[in-house]
Parts: sequence; C-alpha cells; structure tokens
Amino acid sequence: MSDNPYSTAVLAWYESNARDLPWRAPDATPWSILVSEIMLQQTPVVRVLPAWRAWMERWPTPAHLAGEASGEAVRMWNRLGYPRRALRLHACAVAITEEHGGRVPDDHATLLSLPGIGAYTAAAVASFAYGQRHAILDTNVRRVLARAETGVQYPPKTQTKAETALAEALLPPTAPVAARWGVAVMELGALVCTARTPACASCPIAGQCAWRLAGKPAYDGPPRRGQTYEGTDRQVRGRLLAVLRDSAHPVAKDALDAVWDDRVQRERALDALVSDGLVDPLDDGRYALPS
DNA sequence: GAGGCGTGGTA
DNA sequence: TTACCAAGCCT
Repeated sequence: MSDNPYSTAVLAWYESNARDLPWRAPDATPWSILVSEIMLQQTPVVRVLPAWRAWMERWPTPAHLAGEASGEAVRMWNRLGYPRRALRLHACAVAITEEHGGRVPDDHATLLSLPGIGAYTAAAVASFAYGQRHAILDTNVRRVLARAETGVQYPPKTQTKAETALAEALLPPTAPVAARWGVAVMELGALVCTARTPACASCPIAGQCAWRLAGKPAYDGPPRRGQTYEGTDRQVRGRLLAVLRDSAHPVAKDALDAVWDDRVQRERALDALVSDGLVDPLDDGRYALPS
C-alpha cells in the first residue's frame, strides 16, 4: 500500500481512456516499440502513425534495417523531422544486430549506450517493452507533476534533479504496476493535462491537483521562447536534404544551390549536413544520401 | 548546460 | 499571422 496518492485514479482512467496505438498492441515487439519511441521524440502521434506502419512493414527486425544503407533510413524518414534520428536508428539496428544477437537489449544501461537513446527512451523501452520498473519522465509527465505536485502551470525549461527524484518517489513498488503507471501518466498529460488548455473537468486527479487547488496561477517565470524557423540554418538543411531524399540518384551541386539564395548560409548548412553524416559528397562532385 | 536540430498543426 | 507546441538527444 505504498502506492502514490494518484496511482489508483490514474490507472483506472487509463483503463478506459487509453488510445489504441499499434505500438501498445499485445503483439508489439521490442523493436517496434523502440522505433516508435525514436519517431515520437518531438513529433506528434498523428504524424508518426503512418511512418511507423511503413517502417515496420519494410524493416520488421533490426537485422532488416541493418542490411540496408543508412541513406535508405534517411529517405524513409521522409518529412518526420530531425533526420539525424533516422541515422541513429540505423546505427542502433547495426549495433543490435552485430553486438546483441539481433535482440533489442532489455537492460537500461545497455539501451542508454545505443545511439539516439537517452534517459527517457531507455526507460521507456525497458518499461513498455519489458515491463520493468523505471521512472518515465517526458514532457507530458513533467507537466502533470509540475501541476499536481508542485502547483505550477509549467515545469522548468530544463529538467531538474528534483523532478527526477519526484518521479522516482511516485513510482509504484512492483514492476508491472510501475510500468502501467508510467504509460498512464504520460497519456494523462497527452490527452487531459495538456499544455495550452488542460481539461481539468475530465481529470481523474483534479481533486488532488496542487495547481488547480491554488486557483491555477498563471506561469510567472521568464518567457519560454519558442524556436523560430524561417530563415534559419535548420530550414536550409531541410530544403537541401529534401532534394536528395526526393531524387533516386546522386544530384549535382546546381540542384542544391537552387534551393537557397544566400551562398554563405547554404554552404554552411551543406557542410554541417556532411559533417553530421546525412549527406555524402561524392568524388565526382555530386551529392547523395549516405551509403 | 544552453543551444542546435525539422516539420506541420493549431489557436 | 505569429507563436507555441509535439513520447528528446547530443555537444
């Protein structure tokens, strides 16, 4: 009976309100769950769904992906955004195939050592795929805990030790319940305790929410500046990579030059793409996705 | 540890 | 329209 004060209500809410997502299906493999977690990093579920289905159809196991060029992963990634994730997922598949017998590791530390897998994703895979007991602390959970426990509208900009400690303190004692709790709190943050207009009337823990009980005081910290995009190197990188993605063959420099006027910025972006391993400069002067 | 890294939907 | 937001990771 050392479960946290919210667990019963949140778990019951999840039972009847969880979305029917394919990576939550009983037959979802650890690999399919890992793929979903990488795709979901900073990307909404509705955009991940079709990409995930296509990816799993083409590469149902790590070995399938590891057998292809990394550029094919980048091409398949299409417009999901942050294409370095595709490169890292390919590198993950290679490492899993060559160093882990083709099986997604179930050990948190080993998962953490794989490319593109940080604290959140390692905990998510260990918990969602293998039913282990780990604190799940993503943007949704951080927001729920900020409101319910700390009594503020938004969590701090960067994750703190206090948040980690809180998430661990709230973790139910047994592994199966803890795993259920993690996905349930995330879902609550995604569907009810949302960033802009939380649906407190539908919240199973509204009666225990410190922020609501305090009258929902407005956020009073420094402005949380969103990232601009127009005119940034990120936009240029996106345009350059799109040219390569949409071409079945290597492209001439002219084709890349055409997508951005500012030569200095364009060259800087292209150099960065090459440096990141997303673009391969060929000996004949043309450019291609990596092999 | 602050900043860089894509893309598109919504208010 | 502009600004914010979306299951983070890496340097």
